[in-house]
Amino acid sequence: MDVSPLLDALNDAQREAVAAPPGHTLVLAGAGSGKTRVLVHRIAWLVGVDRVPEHAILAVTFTNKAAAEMRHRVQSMVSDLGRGMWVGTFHGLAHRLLRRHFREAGLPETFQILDSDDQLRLIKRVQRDQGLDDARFPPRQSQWFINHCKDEGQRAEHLDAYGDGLKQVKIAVYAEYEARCQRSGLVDFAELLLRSQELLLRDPHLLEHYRQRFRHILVDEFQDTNEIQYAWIRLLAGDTGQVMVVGDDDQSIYGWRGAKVANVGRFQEDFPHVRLLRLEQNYRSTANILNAANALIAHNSERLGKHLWTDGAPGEPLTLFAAYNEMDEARFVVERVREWIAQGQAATDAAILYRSNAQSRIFEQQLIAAGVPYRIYGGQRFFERVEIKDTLAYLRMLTNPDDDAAFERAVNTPSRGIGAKTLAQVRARAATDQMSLWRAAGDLCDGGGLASRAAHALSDFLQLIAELGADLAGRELAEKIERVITRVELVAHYQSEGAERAQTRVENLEELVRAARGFVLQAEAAEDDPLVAFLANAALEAGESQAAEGEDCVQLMTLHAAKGLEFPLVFMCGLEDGLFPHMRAVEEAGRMEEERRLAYVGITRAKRLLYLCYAEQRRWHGGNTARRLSKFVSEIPAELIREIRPRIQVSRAWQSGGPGVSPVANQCAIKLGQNVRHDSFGHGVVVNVEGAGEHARALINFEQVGSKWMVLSYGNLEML
DNA sequence: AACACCGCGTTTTTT
DNA sequence: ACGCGGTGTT
Repeated sequence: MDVSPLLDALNDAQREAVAAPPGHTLVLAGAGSGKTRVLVHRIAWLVGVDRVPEHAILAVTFTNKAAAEMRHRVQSMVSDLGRGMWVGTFHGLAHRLLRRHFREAGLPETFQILDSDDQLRLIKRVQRDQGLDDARFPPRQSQWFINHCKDEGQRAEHLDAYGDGLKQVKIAVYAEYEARCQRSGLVDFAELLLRSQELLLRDPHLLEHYRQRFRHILVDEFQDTNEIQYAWIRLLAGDTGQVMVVGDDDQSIYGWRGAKVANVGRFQEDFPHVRLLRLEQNYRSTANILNAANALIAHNSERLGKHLWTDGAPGEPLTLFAAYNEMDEARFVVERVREWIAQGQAATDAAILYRSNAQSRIFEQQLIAAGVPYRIYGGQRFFERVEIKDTLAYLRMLTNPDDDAAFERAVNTPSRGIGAKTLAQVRARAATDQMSLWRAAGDLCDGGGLASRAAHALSDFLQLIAELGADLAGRELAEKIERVITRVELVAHYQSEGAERAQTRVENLEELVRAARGFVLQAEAAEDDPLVAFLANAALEAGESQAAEGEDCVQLMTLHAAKGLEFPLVFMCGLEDGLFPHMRAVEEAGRMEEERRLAYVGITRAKRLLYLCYAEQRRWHGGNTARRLSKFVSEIPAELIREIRPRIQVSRAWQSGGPGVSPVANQCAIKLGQNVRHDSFGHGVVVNVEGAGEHARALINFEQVGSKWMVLSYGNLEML
């Protein structure tokens, strides 16, 4: 059996995983150890060697991107397209179950998915109606509470406040929110999982059906599973399903949103006879980079234990750059990127990583100034843009008029004279009669009780929706969207916001129509209404922000967003105590190890060259604050690091623990990193200081003319 | 309905 | 410092 060509290109550990005998398997796969490869080959093995029918395989990932990649790679390996095989995200698969069995799940056929934005609006609405003060009961906290409860598998009725008044309020909000979702046929992200779990629990026949069907369950990034996802896998597996989970406890960085690394250990207890395999050979990074990562992560105590190794070359040492301030840091990084590109390397092979999104701006500025193409990940997503959501709200109304979230958005966008007062009446009626806003509005129009102007405006809206419904029936998906945009006069509406803004909005609307035209129903969803499927897809797959794909550009993203990716050249920036590890993580117990894992993830992204950067001074929350090098850097053996400070030789402030100001600089009341302006040389940064009193001189790095020594008592420098 | 002002938060983010 | 969201004013 092991002569299968499937195993040829694999190492021993990988082979063992791919050709694992029947039973449960836990694969601890270190960074860059060929994790995805193993999963894909395993599926191919099951189908090709073990003769498992494709429909008996369920493969789960976390992100759409990972699911798409897996689908793609499986298709290229398994002769025929992965037909009947379920490959998707937890949410996508749960959604599929609910669509198939909407009746048993207690949902309307046209139920829609509530994204977090809509969810927050709805919660705000609920809280306001319950007379809660937003300041005392922040809606965001309620949202977090509700999602957290659902992630833990708990319904409002299961919860007990134990006399905690605040919790009592949250539970009440949860209950009312859920009631409204149910009335409107809306399902939020966490609900997808919880509801589909309940569906299976409540319907033994259905559960048995799926247990019989999915004999093989594979889970990627298992360390990121939360309580409900874990329970979901367990439930589906039952006693018959064979589960292979692949994960790396050292790369668990989503504890703050409910992921439980403990699930990795639990898996071994909850499932019988788990075969534990380790993938420890790294094929990605040079030995130096890998050793740095190993040394760093060794500082964590809660580990299952794993030691990555490579038989590759040591490669270059890591480079540590101490910048004066964040501007200097950005300049340095951009300069290195330019050199990289000048050497004929691809820009896309370089990544600038940072802890928080706020850091991206300065890099963006410098990249623009240097004319280097770049792409920032993690901006606003396509389907979350206002114009898209406005348009989709109408389509949602047409699909399911009881969708209150859609009603609230569409009813006065563009403004058509339906003000707060009128809406309050509609909401009140809906509340008393326990009906949707749509039906309450209808009743109000029919039954009078509204001021005539309001009644007109409202009935115009109701009529608009009715007419649109009639007009769109039977048309193609893309045409429906086009007609909504025209009929509702959305373009004119956005025009009032200013020409430039309107221009992008219109372009996005065109993109939306294009997306609809190119929308292909998944085979499994063929029986669904294309519009319903399109709307669900829009929520589940919110889409990347800037789809400028194909262009060769530097990649900018947070460390979190970098997980799963690799780059020949990596810059980890802002390695300063308080920023990374983040202040908030230092305060909360258990978070420090997660921060360290995040650093580990960052380091292991690099294939060949890794730069560690920090600024001794940084503009942060207003003031200019002195920074100290991140303790994570000191956890990397010094012999792996080459430190460069090209323009300054002062005491190493971070080592003595003091602020990033040289003693010399201190005496003359001019700080390194100080921004200055000179009448003829323009703007610059103080880079070094010598002497004292009248003889004190400073090396200034001017933006326009480069570095110059200036005697402070002569040079007419303006401190900025 | 548009604009101004005030207060607050300010890590990470998928689905 | 800054931007956002929510509230109050015209």
